[in-house]
Amino acid sequence: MASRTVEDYIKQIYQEQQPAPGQLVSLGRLATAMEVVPGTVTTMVKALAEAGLVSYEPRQGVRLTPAGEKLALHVLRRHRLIELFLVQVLKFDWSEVHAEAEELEHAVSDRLLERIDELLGRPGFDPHGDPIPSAAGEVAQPRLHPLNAARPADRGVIARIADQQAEFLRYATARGLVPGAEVVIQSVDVPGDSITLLVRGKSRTLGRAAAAGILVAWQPETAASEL
Amino acid sequence: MASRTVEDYIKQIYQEQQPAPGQLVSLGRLATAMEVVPGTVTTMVKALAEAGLVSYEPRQGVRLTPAGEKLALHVLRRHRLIELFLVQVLKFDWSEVHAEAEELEHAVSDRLLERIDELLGRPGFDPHGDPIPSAAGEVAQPRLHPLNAARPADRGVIARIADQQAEFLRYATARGLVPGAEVVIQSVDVPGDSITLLVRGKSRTLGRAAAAGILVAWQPETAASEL
DNA sequence: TATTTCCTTTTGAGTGTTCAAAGTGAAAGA
DNA sequence: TCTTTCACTTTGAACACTCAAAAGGAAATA
Repeated sequence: MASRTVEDYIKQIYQEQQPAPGQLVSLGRLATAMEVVPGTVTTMVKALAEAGLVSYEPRQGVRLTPAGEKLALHVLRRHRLIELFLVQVLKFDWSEVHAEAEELEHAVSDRLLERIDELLGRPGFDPHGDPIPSAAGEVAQPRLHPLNAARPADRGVIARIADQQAEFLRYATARGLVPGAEVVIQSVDVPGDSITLLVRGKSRTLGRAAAAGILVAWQPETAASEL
Repeated sequence: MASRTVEDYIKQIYQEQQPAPGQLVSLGRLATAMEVVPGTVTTMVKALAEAGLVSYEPRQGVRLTPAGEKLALHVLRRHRLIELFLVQVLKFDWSEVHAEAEELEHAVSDRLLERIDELLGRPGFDPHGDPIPSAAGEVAQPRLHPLNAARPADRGVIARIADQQAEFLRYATARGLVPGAEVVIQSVDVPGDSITLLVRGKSRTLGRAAAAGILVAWQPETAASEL
């Protein structure tokens, strides 16, 4: 049985690896993310490698093995189902549930999780728009793109808020920047480092850094701008 | 912040102390209940005393301090509200919820607990009939008595099942021995070590050990048999 | 009183997780 | 090429919790 700490490391590695699956994650990054000193990560990563959950290349970084990825998806499934449960059943605000789920994800049994999944109607996405892995470990992975990479006239639907700090979530909510909202890019001001878009009939301007925290599924006609 | 282990010890001491509050609990008892070796308890109890949660008299036993009792009631409040939540909202069977709550009681925040309490309508008792301490630490303590101390013709209502092992709970449920059920003692067979009673119109015989696991609130006319 | 028994405590050690601080390697700059 | 720098690793130690086994104390028995 993986300890709570092991689950947290594995989940974090998964998330650091997300932009480019299979990529090596540096131990320094991991130390920052886990809020521990670098030496602690070196020690821990060796133990994870010993347990077959990651492959570790000294001075290069870590990467999840298939077993590690399976565990990561299990933890994420628990985390995201709990978040959705808290929002839908207990009427929490979606900006508050992250920290709560962080604790509960290590305490719910498979049986309880199954009840929750059933009660919620086997949902595919959590309140932030993140996909909920299936019990078998499959994830729906829609092609999403950060808002800061948009071009004028692009049009799409907000799918996820990647930056899940409570303050940012409140900021986004207050402006209608929530999963499901339609957006149309009005202008991109490169020197001004900002982007202006239309949401719910209102024009909003936000900086590139903030825009990077919002992921959008563009409508087909703009899909060519990908690559 | 009390660790999970500390919370478990404190809760256990509270429960061992229950029959006679203020009483000393021997370390051996505690070791058995916590399923650890006696030496571990000695070490742990010293640390609890250091933290001001118990008073410890070497070779005599432990007793909760007011601070310890406050913590115990907090933990019990979490445990019992969670049990009721699992039964009422997630449709668990009451015989299944104990182990589940054992984990969750260490993971729910005060805010989440408050939501649950509100959603359930600020209940006073959990599915086993145990009183749920208030947030301020007050417990409704009805005068209850084990069924094995009953006399023929005693009549009352089952208030609690003290033995919460899943197997016993299923046994009790199957025979209608659930909180709220009216019982009338038909006979007490001392040499035969058994007791016969009427529940839901059916006559049932059970051994003294099993009867000790069922707590009853007797009707006034029999209250004199107390002391 | 002397002995036995039972419970409790002590001692030494191990596991998992963490830190501080010293040491090492590899890439970047001089 | 030599040096500096930065990231990473190692080492030694601590903390919380646990066990096994030896030692000690108090009460019951002889």
